[in-house]
Formats: sequence, structure tokens, C-alpha cells
Amino acid sequence: MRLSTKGHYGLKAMFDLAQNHGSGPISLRIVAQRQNLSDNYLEQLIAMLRKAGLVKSMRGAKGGYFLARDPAEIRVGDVIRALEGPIAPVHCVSEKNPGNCNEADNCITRTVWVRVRDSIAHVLDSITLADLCRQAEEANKD
Amino acid sequence: MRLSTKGHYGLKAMFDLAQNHGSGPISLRIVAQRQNLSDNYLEQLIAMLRKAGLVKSMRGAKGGYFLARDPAEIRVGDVIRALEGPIAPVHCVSEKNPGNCNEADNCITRTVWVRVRDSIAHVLDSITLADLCRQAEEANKD
DNA sequence: CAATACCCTAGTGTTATGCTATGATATGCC
DNA sequence: GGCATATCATAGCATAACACTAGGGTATTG
Repeated sequence: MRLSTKGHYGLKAMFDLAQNHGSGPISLRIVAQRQNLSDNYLEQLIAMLRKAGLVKSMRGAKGGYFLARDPAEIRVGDVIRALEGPIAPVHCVSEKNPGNCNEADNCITRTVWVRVRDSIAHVLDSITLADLCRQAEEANKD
Repeated sequence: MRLSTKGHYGLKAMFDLAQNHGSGPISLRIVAQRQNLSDNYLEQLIAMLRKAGLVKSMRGAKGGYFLARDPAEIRVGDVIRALEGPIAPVHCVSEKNPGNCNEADNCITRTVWVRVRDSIAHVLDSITLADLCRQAEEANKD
């Protein structure tokens, strides 16, 4: 019942970009240093986020990455799905292509996984990157 | 964000035992056949459940497994934890031994995982095996 | 034109998964 | 007692995912 580091690290990076949103592209090296991640590895993760349309990039010197939309318009669920695929505690209740469970009709335990899936999705989709930034600000007040 | 088959199959087996609770020990071969699982593999899973005190066994001919407590006293969460370990979307917010996150204090994304963890735990702990049996009965009414 | 930074792909050690297989031990029944 | 039926325990193993590392190519700035 565990997330891979993809989602874990990827959200950290997105949060970093959100905090610096509006001040132009930011190089990955900086993000990786700030969030204490391998920049080579992070590059692969951000490529997935770019392909999902969540971040945009500018190449060349002074280039870098920035959020494709306002932080308030990016939900944590968007980030996680881009990196980890559809939310699915078990294959037969995946958000996408639920797979062929030949006994889906009379499989009672299936209802458990549907509820787990929905509760995870609800949490992830109810938090935006802007929410996280607000939280960080409040934590820094002390 | 996925459960292994351990939890998936294990819950199926426990549900099977719950449905036949009260009629003495049931051999694993029967459970495996009914739930369409490899009996050799299921043996390993049920060993974990036995060590967790959720099922009891009788050896020898006419032996088998049976629930250690009433189905109403066994939560799905108990089963999953026995098979998958503590619920922890990421290591630093594990239910047990949360691990040393050197920036736990100012890690904002951490709050996301805490909420995910708690919502999963809440769903799993709010469903008992008896609930599943009741659901199965209602589904069979049609 | 050189430094910077994105972009892409290949490779790699480690771990977990999802089993299979084999043998030992305990119990019930004839 | 002896045989069939179970649980119990452990070892092995092919596959896949994970978490990176490495190295090269391409675009942009100054």
C-alpha cells in the first residue's frame, strides 16, 4: 500500500515550482538541490509531468521549468496520476481500464477497493498546489 | 499506489472463512478453489494471518482454518495490515516506525500523505468481515 | 562560440512480487 | 498401526518495478 518515490519526489518538485511561480523558468538543478533530490532522476520525473501538460519548459541558458497553470488550478491528484498512473488499489478497480475481472458482479471484496480508491482520489483531488503554498506560509509565521 | 495480491487474495480468503464461520475448520484447498487462487501461495498468506492471530488452525485430517474471532470483530484493516504491513503511502508517514525524515517539520507535502494514510485507514477500519457477509447476502437476494 | 540547461535513451544493481516445489509434522479413521 | 489428509516451513526462481546513474544530443543566451 505504498506510493513510489516518483509521486513523492514529483510532488515535492511541483510544490517547489508552485512556491516560485511567476518568476520565470527555474532550472531543475536548483529544484533538486532545494528538495534534496538527484537531479538526473528528477529530470525523468519532470519529463512525465511535462508530457501530462502540468509543466512547461524553456530550453537553453536561463531556461528551466515552470507550471503550465496557476497553482490553484493544479490538484495534487493531477500530479500523482501523471507520475503513478491511474489510482487503483487493485487492478480490477482502476480509474482507467479496470481490467477484466470475470467475477466482478459477485465479488464482494471489490466494493472495499472501490471505497478505498474513491477516498484516496477525494483527498488528492481536494488539495491544490496553492493550498500547499498557503500552508507553508502559515507554518513560516512562527 | 497499489496493493499487492497479498492483501487482495488474503481478504478474499478471509471473506470465504467468514461466510463459513461456525461450521468447523475449512481446508485451504477448498478456499483456494472457491476463490480461484493458487493453494500453495494461499498457504503462505494464511500463515501470516495466523501469526497475526486472525485465524486459527487444526492440523491433520479434517483439519483446516477458521476465524479466531467473530466476523464482526475482524476489520478489513486488520487483515490488510497483517499482510501488507502498516499503512504508509510514503515511508515517512508510516503507521509504525515512521522513519527519520530530517525535514519532517517543514515538509509541507508530508501533510498530504498523512491525510491519504488516514483516509485509507478509516475506510479499511470501518468495514468488518461481517459487513461483507451481509452485503453478499443482500446481493444474492435478487 | 561557449556555457547553460533541457531532452532522450540505455544500462544497472537491488528489491519485491507471485508464485512453484518439496519435505516434515500432526491428526482422524479404518 | 498405517494410510490419507491436512497444516507447517523453507527454499528457489523467473519476472518486473524501482531508483537511480551515465552520457550524449539539442536549443538558447550572452
